[in-house]
Amino acid sequence: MEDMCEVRCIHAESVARAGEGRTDDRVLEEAAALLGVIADPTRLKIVDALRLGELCVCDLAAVLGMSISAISHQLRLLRASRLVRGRRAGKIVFYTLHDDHVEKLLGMAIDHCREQCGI
Amino acid sequence: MEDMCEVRCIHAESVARAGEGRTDDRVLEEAAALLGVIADPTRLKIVDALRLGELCVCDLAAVLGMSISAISHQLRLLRASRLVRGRRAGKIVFYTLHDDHVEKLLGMAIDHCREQCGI
DNA sequence: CTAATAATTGAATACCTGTTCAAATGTTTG
DNA sequence: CAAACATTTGAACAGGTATTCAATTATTAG
Repeated sequence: MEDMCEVRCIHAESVARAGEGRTDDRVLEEAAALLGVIADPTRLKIVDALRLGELCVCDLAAVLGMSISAISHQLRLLRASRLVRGRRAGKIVFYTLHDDHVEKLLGMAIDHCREQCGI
Repeated sequence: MEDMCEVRCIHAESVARAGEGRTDDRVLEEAAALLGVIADPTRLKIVDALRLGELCVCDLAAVLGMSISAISHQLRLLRASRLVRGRRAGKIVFYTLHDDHVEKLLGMAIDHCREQCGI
């Protein structure tokens, strides 16, 4: 924090413009937190698996080849951010994507990868 | 990895469907890495600041109120993921958003926050 | 060339996060 | 009620990450 930009190279009007037009910090921090939730291989695989329909925790563990506990922990985060929702049917909890935002985010990330990273 | 789902509660056809339709793991891992790059308050603020036009490192430090070093470190990650690009003009390097993917991702994240998190 | 400036880089530290393991909730069935 | 099952939860450990500080590179001006 010591080597903050003193009044040297600053382009005053650009900085002023960026300063005025900038999104509220709280919104950006919330958005970053949301993106952080899907920015994880396991959680993204969960989202990807749920694209085709609902699955229970046990199913997801089978599809991803991971422990039920690990999946459940991640589902909790996805649920808290309203990216997935669970409906209980007896002992079993079925998960689905909460809305189409999630799928779109996934799609855009994949698009960018294909175009820029060449995968 | 011990408590993996044995053949108990599994819904065979759903699992099979999810198994076939799933996106390649490498793509998802790459996408997660990309999302991870913008899933950070500082980097998201940088992206947000650059929406309105190019800024040099020093300008960004001023807008965000952070050290030049910290900004430069984050710009390196953004550059590596092709989310921003820099053009050198003498001693100064001006940064811009690489394409409109970034802005769209930011917009979608904010939308989701406004709708679901009520900000 | 030397001095000055803008930016980058490397190492160190402190903080956050994902998985595992063990224990605890619900929920149904006998 | 007791037993079995699907899921959730808490604590702990390992691995990753953002910022700082110091040093270095790149570029211009004198």
